[in-house]
Amino acid sequence: MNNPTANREAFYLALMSIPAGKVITYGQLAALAGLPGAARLAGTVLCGLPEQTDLPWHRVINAQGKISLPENSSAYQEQKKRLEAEGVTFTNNKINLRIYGYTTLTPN
DNA sequence: CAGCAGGCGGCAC
DNA sequence: AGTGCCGCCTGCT
Repeated sequence: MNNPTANREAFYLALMSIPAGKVITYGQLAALAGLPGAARLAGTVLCGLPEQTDLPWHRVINAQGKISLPENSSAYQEQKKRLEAEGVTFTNNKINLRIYGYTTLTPN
């Protein structure tokens, strides 16, 4: 299925399935959305999200456990702020995926 | 620790 | 309708 709208919806759904206090990488999110390997797609989709969205886009980080956005960006600070509000701690501006990483595993 | 190449979709020409 | 370029990435060198 190469429907862009459907793909976006898939990302939204995958995003909604992430519990508060947990984070997920772009690659995992893409895999959840049914597009394994399309990590960049996740970034593109999140970039197109409206500011008033209810989706927890801030729970999406890169595989390095860091926010992929530039620190001087308002979105970066917003994301970090929200994550901290959910109980996610930053170690050297990095999130410990070993702890807060959302174990997607097999949705079965 | 930093840099380069690879793979997947979306959007522009 | 087809081709090409770019991106909030990832993994390896």
